[in-house]
Amino acid sequence: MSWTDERIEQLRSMWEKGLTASQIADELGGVSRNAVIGKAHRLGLKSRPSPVKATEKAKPARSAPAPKPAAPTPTPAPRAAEPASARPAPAPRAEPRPAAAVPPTPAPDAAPKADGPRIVSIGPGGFIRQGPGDQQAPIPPAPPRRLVPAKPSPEIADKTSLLDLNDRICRWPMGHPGEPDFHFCGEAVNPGFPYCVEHCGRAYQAQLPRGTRRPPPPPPFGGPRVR
DNA sequence: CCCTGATTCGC
DNA sequence: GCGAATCAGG
Repeated sequence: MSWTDERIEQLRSMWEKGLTASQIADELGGVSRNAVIGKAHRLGLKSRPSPVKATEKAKPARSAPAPKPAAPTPTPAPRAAEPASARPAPAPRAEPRPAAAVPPTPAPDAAPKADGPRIVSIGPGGFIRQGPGDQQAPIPPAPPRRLVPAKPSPEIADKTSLLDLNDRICRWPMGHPGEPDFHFCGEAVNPGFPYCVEHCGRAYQAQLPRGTRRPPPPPPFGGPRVR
């Protein structure tokens, strides 16, 4: 299995979300934990909780590992040894740890939206499903911006099943096929696309200015999840 | 031993 | 560049 653009992006996303290398390898499929770590290392995104800290045991269905209390370091020393070549914007990231349910520690200026327990799961293609309101898409693709639904369609209330699909509703899969709660987004589609505006943003990442090749058509259903 | 990530080093 | 082997730690 090779590292395609998609897989690399998935790796990045999951890695930054705090998933363990094992989980990432498992989701991507076809790669070992070491491969993931090695690739992550090579990509330059390395070492969050570098040493293995806070081993919150979760063998059966691994959950997000316990967050590491980031040491407050208001005076970051200039990194001389860091190549920093691959990262255009290495802004000081005070990364909020993606704990499953964060005890109420509301930052004063935190975004008011998306306050509850964050849902983080891996979709069929290995993409990250996030709660509404925490869009972390690196590159907002800026699709045709007219007509934004903005209201959750009642469809999702009782799960949009495969049979409910039609040309007008978003086919973005939610959860894993086969799981009891697997369903589809069901939002009104972005006209001309199979997905709603939000999921178009995920499916069609803004692409390179030049005619850089775009080998495979985008997710959601990526490669086989070999497990 | 289980797990974790980091690093090395032959390919 | 890749990743198994190895190392180091919880």
